[in-house]
Amino acid sequence: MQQAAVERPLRADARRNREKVLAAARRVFAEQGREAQMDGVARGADVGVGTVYRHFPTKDALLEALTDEVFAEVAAFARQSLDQPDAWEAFVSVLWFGGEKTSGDRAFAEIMAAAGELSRRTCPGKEDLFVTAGELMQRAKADGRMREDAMIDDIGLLMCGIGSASAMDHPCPDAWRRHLGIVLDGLRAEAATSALHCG
Amino acid sequence: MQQAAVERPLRADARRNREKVLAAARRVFAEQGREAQMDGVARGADVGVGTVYRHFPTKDALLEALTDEVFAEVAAFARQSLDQPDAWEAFVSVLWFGGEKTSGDRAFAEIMAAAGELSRRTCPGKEDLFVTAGELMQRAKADGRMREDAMIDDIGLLMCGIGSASAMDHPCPDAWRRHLGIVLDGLRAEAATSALHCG
Amino acid sequence: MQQAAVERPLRADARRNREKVLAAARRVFAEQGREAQMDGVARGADVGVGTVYRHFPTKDALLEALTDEVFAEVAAFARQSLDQPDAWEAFVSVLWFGGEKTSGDRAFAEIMAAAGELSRRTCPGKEDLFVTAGELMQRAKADGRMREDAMIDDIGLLMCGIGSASAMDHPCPDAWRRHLGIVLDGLRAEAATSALHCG
Amino acid sequence: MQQAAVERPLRADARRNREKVLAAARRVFAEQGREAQMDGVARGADVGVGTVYRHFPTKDALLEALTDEVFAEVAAFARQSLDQPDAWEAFVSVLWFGGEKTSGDRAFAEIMAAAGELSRRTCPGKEDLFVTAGELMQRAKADGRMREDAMIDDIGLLMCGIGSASAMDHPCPDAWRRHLGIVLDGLRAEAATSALHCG
DNA sequence: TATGAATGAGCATTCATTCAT
DNA sequence: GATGAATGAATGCTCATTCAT
Repeated sequence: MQQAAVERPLRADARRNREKVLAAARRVFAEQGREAQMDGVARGADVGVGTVYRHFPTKDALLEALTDEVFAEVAAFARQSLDQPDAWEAFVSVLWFGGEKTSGDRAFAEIMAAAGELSRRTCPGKEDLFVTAGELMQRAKADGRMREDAMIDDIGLLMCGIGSASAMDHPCPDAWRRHLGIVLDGLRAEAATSALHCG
Repeated sequence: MQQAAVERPLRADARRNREKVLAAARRVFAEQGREAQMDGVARGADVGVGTVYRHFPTKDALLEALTDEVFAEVAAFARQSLDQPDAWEAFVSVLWFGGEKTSGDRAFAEIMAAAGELSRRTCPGKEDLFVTAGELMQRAKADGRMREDAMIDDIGLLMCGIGSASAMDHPCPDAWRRHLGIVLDGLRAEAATSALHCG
Repeated sequence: MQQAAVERPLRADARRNREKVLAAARRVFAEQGREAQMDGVARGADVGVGTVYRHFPTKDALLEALTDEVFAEVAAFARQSLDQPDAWEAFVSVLWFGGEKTSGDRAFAEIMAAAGELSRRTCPGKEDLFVTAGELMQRAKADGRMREDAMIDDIGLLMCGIGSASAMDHPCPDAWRRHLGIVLDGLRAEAATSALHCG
Repeated sequence: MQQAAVERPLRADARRNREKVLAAARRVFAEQGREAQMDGVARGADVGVGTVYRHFPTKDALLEALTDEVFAEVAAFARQSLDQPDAWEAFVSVLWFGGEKTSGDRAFAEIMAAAGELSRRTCPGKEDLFVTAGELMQRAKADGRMREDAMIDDIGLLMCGIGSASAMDHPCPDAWRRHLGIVLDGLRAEAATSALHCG
C-alpha cells in the first residue's frame, strides 16, 4: 500500500491514458476479434500507437490483460457470492454475471475457443475464478444441488459457447441466455442421467 | 459434347487433385486453425498453390468448403437416423457423431466461434443438417423426451464448446464428451426448470 | 553437377531475378550502408519486396550473401594466384584486388568494422580466402619476404581501413591505395622493428 | 547580471548532469555501437531522456560530442608531446595513446568507418589533433624517420582498423596492437618501397 | 529545469492472390 | 491444367524527438 502510494505520483495522466487504451482495446477487440489492429486500438483511444505499446509491450500482452481483467471481474463477483447461503444459486448468479460480461466479445470468444495458451498459471484472474467458483461448486454438490461429476474445468467449455453466441446467426437476440439456461439445467443434480468420465 | 468428352479425362486428374487439396486442407486447418497458410495447404497436398486456387478461388472459399463438408457429413448421418423409432436417441446419436467429427478441429472451432459468416443460406450442409436435425427435435419433443423450448439453432452454440475443448487446458482428455453429456442432460424434457426465451 | 542440372529448369527467370536483386542490393547497400531499406533494394531491382524475401529470407541473410560473395570473389582470385612463383607478389596482388572490390562499399565497411558476427564458419567465402591467402603468407614468409610475425587474421583489420577510406574526408581520391601501400610496406620482412605479440 | 547570478547555481547541477550523461553515453555507445538508444543512455545516466536532450539536441550531436572528446583528449596528449626531442617517438606515442583510447569503442569505430560526416571543421578536437600531430609528422620527416609521402589524413584510416579490432574475431586479444605495430613500421622512412600517390 | 509519457513516421516481414511459364 | 515465382498491401513494433506536468 505504501508502495502503491510511492508509485502513483508520476502517473496522474499516464493512468488515465492506460485506462483509455484498455477501454478502447476492449471495444475494438470485442467488435473485431483478435485480428483487430494495434493502430485501430490507438485510434480508438485517441492516442498514438507508441502509447499503446508503452503500456502493453505486445499485442498479445494487451489481449492477455484484457482477458485477465474479465476473469478478475467475474472472480471478484464470485468471491462476494461466497457469503450467500445457497451455494447453487450463488454459482448460478456467477455464471449469469460472467455471461453478461463476455457475451458479444469476439476476441474473448476467440481466445477461449482457440488459444488455450492462457493457463491458470499465467492468468491470475482465471486462477482466482477457478478457485472461488470451485469452492461454490463443492458446496453446491454437498447440498445435493449440483451433479457430483461436474468439474470447474467444464465451465470453460460452456463459457465458450456464450462468447460465440453473438457471432452465430441465431434468430434470438441474447441467444447466450438460452445456452446458459440449458447448461445450468444440465448441471443440476437431478439432471444427471449418466456419469461424465475423465479420460 | 466434344467439350464434355475433352473434359472427362482431365477431370480424372482434377478430381484427384481436388481431393488431395481438400484432404490436406482438412489436416492443416484442423491442426493450425484458420491462420494456416495456403502455401502450407499446397505443400501438404504436394501440389502448387496455383492448383489450390484453381479449385478454390479463395481461402475463405476453401474454409467454407471444409466446413460445409463437415456439416454435410453430419447431416447425412442425421438423415439416416430419421428411420430410428426413438427420435430422442436418434438426436443424441447425431450429436455424438458430430462431436467425433469436429472435436480437435481448430479451424472448425474458430469458424463456429467467431465467424457467423456461414449462414444456412451459404452453406447447404448446414441447411441440410438444420432441417433434418430439426425434424428429429420435433419428434423428440412430441415424444415428450426433449424440452419444448429448445431450438435447432441452439445446437450451434453447443457444438462450439465441443470444438474448443481440445484447445482448452482441461485435465480430461476428450473433455468434449463431458460437455456434450451435460448439454444433452440439459436438453431433456425433465431437465427444464425455467423457460428459454427468445428476445 | 547432376543435381544442379535437375534444379535449374524451374528457375530460368527466377535466377535472373535473384541476380537483379543481388545486383541492386550490392549497389544500394554499398551506397547507403547497412541501414538501407529492403524496399529500396526491391525498388532498385525493379521487383516487389516479396521477391527479395523469396530469395533472401532476411535482411541479414541478404547482407551475409553480399558479404560472402565479395570474400568468395577475392578468394577465387587468391586461388589463382597460388600458381605464381613469387608468393609475396601474389599476396600483394590479392590485397590490391580486394581493395578494388571493397573500397567504396559502405555496407561492407560497416560489416567489417562492427559485426564480427560473420566468423569464418558461417561465411564460406571468408574461410576460403583465409585458407588460400594464409597459404600465400606462409610461402612469402618462407621466402623471407614477409615478416614472420604476421597472421592471416591481421589482414581483416587492414581491409577495414580500406573500406572506410571512401567515407572519410581524405583529400586524396582513392585514399585506400595509400593506406594499403603503407600497410604492405609494414608487412615486409625488412620492415619489422619489433615483434607483434598475441595476448 | 541578475541572470548570471541566477544561472550559476543551476549550472552546478547542470554541469554535473552533463557529465553524467556524457559518461553514460560513452559507456553505452562504446558497448553497443551507434545503434544504442537514447533511452538507454538516459537510464545509464540515471536521468530522464529529456535531460539528455537538454544537453544534446540530437543523437548525432551527442555522438559528435563523444567523438570530439576522444579527439580532444588525444590532441591534448599530442600537444604535450611536442616538447619531446624525438619527434618520431613522440608521434608513435601519440598513436599508442590514441589506440588505448579508442580500441574497444564500437561507436567510435562505426563513426570512423562509415560516417565521414565529422570533418575537421565541425570537430574541433579533430582539427586540433590534425594540426598538432601534423606538426609532429613534419618534424619526424625532417629527422628522416618518417616516410616523406605520409599525410596526416592517412592516420584516420589506420585508427579505423584499431577501433574495429575488438569487434572482429581475431584470435589475439588486443589485436589492435598488432595492427598499429604493422602500420607504424610501414610509416618509417626506411619502409617506403614505392611512393604513395594522391589522386 | 528535470522528467518520462506521448507521438508517429519508419521499417522488416508476412501471406493471400495473380500470372507468366 | 499445373506450377511456383512475383506481387505489394497490410501489420506489429521501434525509437528519435517533443512537450505537458
